[in-house]
Amino acid sequence: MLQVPFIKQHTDLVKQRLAVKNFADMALVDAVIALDDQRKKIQFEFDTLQSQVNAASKQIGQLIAKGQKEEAEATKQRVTAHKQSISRLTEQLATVEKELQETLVKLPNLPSPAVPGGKTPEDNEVVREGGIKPSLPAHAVPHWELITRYDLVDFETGAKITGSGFPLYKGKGARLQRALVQYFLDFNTEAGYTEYLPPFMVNEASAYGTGQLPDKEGQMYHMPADNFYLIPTSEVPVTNIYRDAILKEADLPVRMTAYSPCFRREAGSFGKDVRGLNRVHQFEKVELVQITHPDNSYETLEEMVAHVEKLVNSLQLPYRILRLCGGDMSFASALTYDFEVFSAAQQRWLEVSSVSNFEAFQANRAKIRFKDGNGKNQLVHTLNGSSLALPRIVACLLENNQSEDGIRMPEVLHRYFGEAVIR
RNA sequence: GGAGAGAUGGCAGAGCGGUCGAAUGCGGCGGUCUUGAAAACCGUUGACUGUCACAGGUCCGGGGGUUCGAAUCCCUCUCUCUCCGCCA
Repeated sequence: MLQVPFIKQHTDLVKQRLAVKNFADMALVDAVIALDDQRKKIQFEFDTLQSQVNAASKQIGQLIAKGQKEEAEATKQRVTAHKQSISRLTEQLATVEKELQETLVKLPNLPSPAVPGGKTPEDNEVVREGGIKPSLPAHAVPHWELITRYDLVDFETGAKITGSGFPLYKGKGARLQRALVQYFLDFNTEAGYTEYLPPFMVNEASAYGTGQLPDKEGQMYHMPADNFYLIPTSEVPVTNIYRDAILKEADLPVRMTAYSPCFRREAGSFGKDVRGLNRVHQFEKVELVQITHPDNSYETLEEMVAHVEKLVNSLQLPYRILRLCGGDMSFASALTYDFEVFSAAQQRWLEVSSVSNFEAFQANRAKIRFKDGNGKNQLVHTLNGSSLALPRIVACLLENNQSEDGIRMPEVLHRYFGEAVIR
């Protein structure tokens, strides 16, 4: 959520930056300013009246204490007359505040100056590539065939138990999930991140805090009996650890990592995009979240990118890092780097991580602050990134490492997976 | 699931419907003392909104109500604790 004072002071800049995100509805920016002015006006009227009522009420108390009953009664009458105006103003205020809030949450975060212009994924900037694309054996096949050959995932039974897009991992397929999660968590904690295992369902306030609500309601699974949402990423519960909190400056940065299954409804896709493990409704992911001082969030972003890059490298997968263009960025992000690994058998890049700086956008909504040197409360900056999402990593590991005598596993996984080759 | 108790500032913990944004203790910050530190003593210490700055307004788990006036009374929801039941 953008900050109203900033919008008021830098209206042109805000519009100019929003244009980079291809945001069309600039009237909303002006609407925010108008609504806030209106809010202030009503608030002032309300405050003035209320202050009169407060003073009169205090007086009544004193009059009664002195036994001046009649004067007290007279004052009561006077105050009662104000009550109607006050309740009218209260109503107006609530309406305007609600409208302001609803308008404000429709404005996406401003992209940082580093964000390239553009509308589609083709306009994303390749920052760098790494790893070596393998030369596959002649009869190489995509992962969905390897999965069947080695009996790693049973999609049909998953569909029978729940529905399509809910994979049932089996045998070495299941073991590989556990090995990757374990490896990623170890890799992150060794780098100084604190491990969390959060609840997999969140309440409405948490979903709102990280911006899943109100606009992305349809993308989450909802449990109406308790009004809980299945988390689409552990970013949601983990960032909410500090919702409504005021940190000490010395506590920053806060570095957290968490494993969780992720649940996404993602309706409306089809074809090869959703074949096999390319897109599923439930998947495993290890996430990184950092809460930083506003002065160093961009250094932190680079550090997180470097960290994830090291992880991808250790898996010996060919990858590239993209700086997302304005049109492809998420609503809340100020700058995002995507990691894609190359799926050799499908001959396409698959997104496995997205590392973003949200600056104060998320912190403003979730009210995450710290007390600075002058004793003033300031919003923190929040960042997050996947490290990593499992299904597509698995797809690439299987496809890129296939050979006549099985699928070779990268060395870092041997001790977690228990063996070097899937046969 | 049943019965009872409770939710107050960073923490602990008072609080008769008016003088309570809230006693007190701890912690934090500043100072005196000290070569330095500790102890002791003195002072200071919630958030939001608003203003150039004052003033003013709101907040005692959330929401609603009674009243001229609510931390205090009523309703409701959530959470915590104790006991019982069930259970991995």
